[in-house]
Amino acid sequence: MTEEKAREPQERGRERRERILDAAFTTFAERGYRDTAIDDIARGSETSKGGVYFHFPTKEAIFRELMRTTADRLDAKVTRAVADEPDPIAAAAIAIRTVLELFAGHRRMARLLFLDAFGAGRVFHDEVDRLHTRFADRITGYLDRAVADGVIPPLDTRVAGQAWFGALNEIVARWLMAEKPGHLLDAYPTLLALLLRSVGVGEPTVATLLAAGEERG
Amino acid sequence: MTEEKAREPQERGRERRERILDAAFTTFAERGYRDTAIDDIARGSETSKGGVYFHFPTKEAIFRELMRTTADRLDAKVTRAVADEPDPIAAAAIAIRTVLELFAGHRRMARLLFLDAFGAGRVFHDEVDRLHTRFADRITGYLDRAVADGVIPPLDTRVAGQAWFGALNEIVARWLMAEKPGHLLDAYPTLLALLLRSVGVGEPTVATLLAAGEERG
Amino acid sequence: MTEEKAREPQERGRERRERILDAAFTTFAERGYRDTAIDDIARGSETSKGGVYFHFPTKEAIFRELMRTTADRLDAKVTRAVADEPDPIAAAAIAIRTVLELFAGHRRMARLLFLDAFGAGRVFHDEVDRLHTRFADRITGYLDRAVADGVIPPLDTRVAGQAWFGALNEIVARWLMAEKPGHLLDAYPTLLALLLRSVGVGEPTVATLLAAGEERG
Amino acid sequence: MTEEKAREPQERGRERRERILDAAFTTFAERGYRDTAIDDIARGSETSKGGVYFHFPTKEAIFRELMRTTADRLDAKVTRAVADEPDPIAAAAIAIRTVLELFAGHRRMARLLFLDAFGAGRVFHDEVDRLHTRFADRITGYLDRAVADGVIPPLDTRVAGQAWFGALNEIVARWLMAEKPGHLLDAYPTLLALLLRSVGVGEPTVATLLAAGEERG
DNA sequence: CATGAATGAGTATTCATTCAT
DNA sequence: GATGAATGAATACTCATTCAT
Repeated sequence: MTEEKAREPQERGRERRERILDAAFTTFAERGYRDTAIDDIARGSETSKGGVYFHFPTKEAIFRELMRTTADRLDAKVTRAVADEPDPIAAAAIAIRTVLELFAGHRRMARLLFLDAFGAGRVFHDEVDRLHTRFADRITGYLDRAVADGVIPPLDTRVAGQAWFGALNEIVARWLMAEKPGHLLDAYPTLLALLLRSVGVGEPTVATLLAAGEERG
Repeated sequence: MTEEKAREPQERGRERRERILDAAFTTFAERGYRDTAIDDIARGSETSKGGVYFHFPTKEAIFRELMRTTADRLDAKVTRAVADEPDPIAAAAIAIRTVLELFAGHRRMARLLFLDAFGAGRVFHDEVDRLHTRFADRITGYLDRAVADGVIPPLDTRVAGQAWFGALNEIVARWLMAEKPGHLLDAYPTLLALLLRSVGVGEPTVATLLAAGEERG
Repeated sequence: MTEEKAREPQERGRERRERILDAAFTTFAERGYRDTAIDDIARGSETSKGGVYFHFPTKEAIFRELMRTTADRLDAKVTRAVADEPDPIAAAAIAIRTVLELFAGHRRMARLLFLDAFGAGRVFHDEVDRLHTRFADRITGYLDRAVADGVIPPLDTRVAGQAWFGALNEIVARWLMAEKPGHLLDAYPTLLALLLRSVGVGEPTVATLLAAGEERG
Repeated sequence: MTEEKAREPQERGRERRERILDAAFTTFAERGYRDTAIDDIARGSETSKGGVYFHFPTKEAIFRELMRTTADRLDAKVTRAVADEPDPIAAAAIAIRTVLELFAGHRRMARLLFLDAFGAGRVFHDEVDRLHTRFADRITGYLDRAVADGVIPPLDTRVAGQAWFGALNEIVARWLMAEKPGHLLDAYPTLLALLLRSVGVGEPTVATLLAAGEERG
C-alpha cells in the first residue's frame, strides 16, 4: 500500500491488470473457462470482483485477451528463434522444434491454448480459429518460400500448412491428455521427418535437419 | 397420433427415444453441449422435460450416447469401405477419402464429433480422448501393416498415426469454421499425397492412388 | 400367475393391496416418507406405478392408512394384554410394558410411528396427533378409573395421561436414535416406578408391580 | 432507504442477515422446512434469492443456525432464571416453568423447536437428537445433584431426565397441535407435581414449590 | 478507484399423478 | 385390472454483472 502510493497511479493500474491476467491464466488453465468464476480470479489477483470489472468488461474479454497475448508470446518466440535462418525449410524445422520446446516447458500454456477450450464454447471457437489460422498461415508462408526457392516441388501450400499444423497440434494434444506423458520432444524427429517428406524434401536434407536438431537439443 | 395407434407400444417408445436423440444431436451441433438446455431437447423432440428424463438419466448420458453411436457409425462406414482392400496403404487412402466424403455430406455430424466436444466441459476430455485415440490407432494399424509388408520403411507408427489423424482433423475443422466453406473433398488429393509421402510411399504409388480416388469421386 | 387365476379376483386384489402396504411400510420405515418414491413401493410390491394408483389414490393415503393400521395393531395388542386385568394401575403397567416389548421386537414399527415423521411434514402432524391423543386418552382412562377406585388421589388425568405418554414416547425415541441401543426393556423398571409414583401410587404397590413385571419378563 | 444510508455498511449487512433469519424462522415455523422454498425466504426478507445465498451457503445452514440459536436463547433464559437457586429441585421447577412461560409467549419458537424439525428430513435427525439430549441431560444434572444432596432417593437419573423431558415435550406438543389451545401454563401445577413425585420428592416440598410458582405467575 | 452486497436469469433433476393402450 | 410412458410443476443452487458507498 505505502509503496504503491509512491508509484504513478497509471502504473499501479497496469500492474493490477497484469495480476488479474496472471490469475486468470492460472485458473483457466487449471479448471477451464466455465469452471472459473470471476471470484476465483479476483481472489487470485488479490482484488475484488469489482476490481476485475474495472479492468475488464466481461469474463469473455479476459479470456480472449489471454488467448491472444499467449499466442503473441508464442509467435514472438518463434519469430526470434527463426530470425537468422534464411532457408525456409530449416526455418520451419526450427519453428516446430521451438513450439514443442516451449510447450514441453510450459504445460500450462499448452493447456490454455489447446484444451481449455472445453467449457468455453462459442467464445473459444472464434479464438481458436484465429490461432490455428495464424500458425497454419505462417507455415504456409515458409512452404511458399520453399516452393519459390525451388527447394520443394509446387503444391497446395494452404492445405499443407493446415495439415502440418494439425499434425503438430494433435501430437501436443495427445501429450497433454496422456496420463503419464513422456518427453514431448521425443516425438520431434519422427514428426519433423514426416512433415518434411510430406512436402517432398529430399532425404539428405531431412537427415541434415534432424542432425541439426540433435545438436541444438 | 393416428399412425401411432397402429404401432406396437414398444416401438413407439423406441421412436420417441430416437426423436430425442435426433433433437439432441441437432441442438448440440448447433449450440454446443453447454448451451443446450434439456428444455430445448424436449421442445425439439416434441416431448416434455420429464419425457426426456424417462429415456435418459442425465444430459451427459445423451451426449455420450450420441458421441459413441456417431463414432460407431463413422467407424462402420469406413470399415465397410475398406473391407475388400488388401493393400494397407490403399486402405488408408480409402479410409481418409471416406471420412472426408462423409463429413462433406454431414456437416452436422462433423460439428458434433470435432467441435462440439469443446464446450462440454472437463467431463468429456476422456470421451474426446478415446475418440481421437481410436481413429489414430486405426491409422497406426494400417501403417504397421504397411511396414510389415515392406511397402514403407520402418518408422514410429504411433506418432505417424497421430500426425495423420491430426492433419485430417485440422482440415475438417478449418472447413467447419470457414465462413464460406468450399468443397471439403477439394483438399483430398493434396492431403493424401502429403500423408503418403510423409511415410515414404513412392511417387508412383502416390500417383496411382490419387488416380484411383479421382475415378471413385 | 396360474395359481392366482384360480382365486377369486377380489381376493387377488386384496392380496396385492396388502403387498403394496407391506412394501410401503418397509420403505417408509427405512428411508422415510419423503425419500420414498411411488416407484420404490411399486418395485417392492412387484407391481407397477399404475398398479399402486389403482389401489390407493395418493401417496399420502398409503401413509395414512399405514399409520392407522399400525396403531390399530398396537392398540389391539395392548387391549388383549390388559383384558383380564381389573386393577387399572396394574393394567397401565401392563400396557406400558407391552408397548416397550412390542417396539423392542419391531424396531421398524417404532421407526414408522415415531420417527418417520421426518420428511412427512404436515401429513404426519395430523396422523401423529391422532396417535398421541389416542394413547394418551387411553392412559387417562386408566387413571380416571384408578381415581374413581380411590387407588390414587384425584388429579388432572388428562395432563397426566399426556405426561405419561410423553415420557414413554421419549424413552422409545431416544432408544431409536441411539447409535448402539441397549435393551429397551432395561428402562422399564425405572420408567414404571417414575410414572406410578408421579400419580401417587404407594411404594408397596410400586414394588408389587415391578415384581410382577420381573416375573413376566 | 433513507435511514439505511446513515448506517455503517457492515451493520446493514448484519441487518439483512437478520432479516433473512427472521423470515426463515417465520416461514419454517408456518410451513415447515421442506415446504419452505428459498424464494419464500427471499420474498419474506425483501431480498433476492441471490441475496439469501450471499449470506448463507445452503438452506440447511439457515435451518441449523436457526435451531441452534433458538435453542441457545432458550437455554440462556433458563440458565438465567435458575441462576440464584441453590436447591436443585427448586431449580428444576423453575426451569420447567420458564420453558412453559417462554413457549406460551412464543408459540412460533415452540413450533420450530418441537414440531418443525419434523419435515426436515433425515439430515436433521441428529440436530433434533442433540437438542433433546441437551435438555434431557440438563434435567439429569439437576436430579443427580438432588440425589447427591440426599433430597431424593437414588434412581436412574438418565432415564428420569428423558422421561421428564418427554413429559414436558408432550404437553407442549399437544398444546401446539390443539385447535383451540388453552393456556399452556394451566398444565404447570399438575405437571410439576407429577414430575416431582415421580422422583420421590415429598409432598410438603411439592406443595411449597407449587405455591412458589403461584406467587411468581 | 475499490469493494462486496445484491440481483435474477438460468439449469438439471425429481416425482406424484394421469391415462392411452 | 395392469402397465409404463408421459407430463410439468417444483426447487436448490450458481454466477456474470451491476452499483451504492
